[in-house]
Amino acid sequence: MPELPEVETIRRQLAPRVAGRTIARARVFDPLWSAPVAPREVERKLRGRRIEALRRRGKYLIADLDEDRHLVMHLRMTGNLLWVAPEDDRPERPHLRVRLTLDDGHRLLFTDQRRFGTGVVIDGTHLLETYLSERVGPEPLDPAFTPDVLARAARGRRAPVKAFLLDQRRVAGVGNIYADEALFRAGIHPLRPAGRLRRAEIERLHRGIVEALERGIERQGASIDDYRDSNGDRGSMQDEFLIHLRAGEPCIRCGRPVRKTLAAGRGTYVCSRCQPAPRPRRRATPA
DNA sequence: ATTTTCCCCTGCCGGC
DNA sequence: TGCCGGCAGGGGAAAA
Repeated sequence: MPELPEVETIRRQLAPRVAGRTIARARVFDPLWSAPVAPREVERKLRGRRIEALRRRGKYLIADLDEDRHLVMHLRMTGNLLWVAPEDDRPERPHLRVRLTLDDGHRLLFTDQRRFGTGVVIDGTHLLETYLSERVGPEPLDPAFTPDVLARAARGRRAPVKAFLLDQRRVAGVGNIYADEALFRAGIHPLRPAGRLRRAEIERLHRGIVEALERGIERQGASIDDYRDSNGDRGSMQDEFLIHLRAGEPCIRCGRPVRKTLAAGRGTYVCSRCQPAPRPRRRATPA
């Protein structure tokens, strides 16, 4: 699933290619992608606009257009954003949802098997910032993301730390894969209440988040199933998972078998020795 | 206000 | 072999 490292990989590949290009044609084939806005309206708003920059915020990809217009895209589960050369005359990709044809003949193809991916056109910097600030919190790879920031975000939270990490308003860009990896790196059990982590644990978690994400970017993302970069190539992070998807295998740190459990409603991989389970604290203890 | 549950959607997988 | 229920999961809405 595209999380921060996957989206960042795509952004880095595409940013220099699209900067300064104009959208010559726009086609939205799937109304679900732009819902509730009609595809024709989105096409009209994109056609003729010049792409000034391609940015990322959490898992969102943002194309800044001229006239203070912004195209905000989310790949969700199975979305891909492919870069196709003008001379590439292979048949259209399966599950094609959107096609942007640039003035140099290149095409940007948004494909999405599961159809969860979205795109929204937002006019004006202020509305864009509102849209984003309602959805995403601090950028974990920004220098401003310090252990103190993480500690403040976690303060008072009773939710399991895994649910906390998956909440995009707490920390931006962390999904199921990198949450597992970060928690294992930090030696913290996913069901520990976020607000009850000690300072030392917050610092380990901070480091775990940053290092897991950075490694993911270095490896061009994780391609378990559908994820491909903008060239259609797989990442290699899936070959370096420390804990994710390793159920039954020995923990790389202690040798105990990795267990798969459920946390925050998501499949979660954990080493019961390296990530000690929280002591269940009761509110009312029946005799 | 925060946390939990349900739902969107499609392909895959195990069971019968 | 083939059908089918169950599952996966990001995020948003609704419910608790």
